[in-house]
Amino acid sequence: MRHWLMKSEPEIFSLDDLAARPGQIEPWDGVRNYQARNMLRDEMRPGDQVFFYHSNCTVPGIVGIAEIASEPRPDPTAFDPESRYYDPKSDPASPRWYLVDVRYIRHLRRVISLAELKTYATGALEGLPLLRRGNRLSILPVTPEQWAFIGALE
DNA sequence: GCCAACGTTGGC
DNA sequence: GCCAACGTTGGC
Repeated sequence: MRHWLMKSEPEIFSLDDLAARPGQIEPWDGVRNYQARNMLRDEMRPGDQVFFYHSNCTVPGIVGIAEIASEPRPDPTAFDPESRYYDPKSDPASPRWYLVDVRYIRHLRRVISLAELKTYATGALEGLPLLRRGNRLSILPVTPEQWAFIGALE
């Protein structure tokens, strides 16, 4: 089982939104970055644990736990001209973009902010991709050690 | 709103 | 294949 961090802008789709979905599951569509796509398609498996991260908001940080709830599959929004994620260059016979279902597990008792995580940037969380300069990937790997450390901060 | 970082596009 | 222009992300 692997561990991940997935970003979402709470104004667009928050952890509360996920918790309110039928079955508390949401297809994680719209990933349009090849690095993120590769991790999603090639490495994500059902049962993988996810830190749910709120970005582009007042207090960016980890707000909860989710899990991967499906095998990767082609992202149908890439084929939908009405979708904001439509990609005319994605061929249904050879899909370019993938998604997984994400299932809500729980909120953290408190937000573990980016600012707090940064205080460990040269210590226990050295190398955490979230803390790398200029990182903009919406899906990031977390090692078991990093997962345990961050979990213990709660 | 600003701006750094970085991915993508497209002319050549 | 190079690289300038442009678009997006996301912290601040």
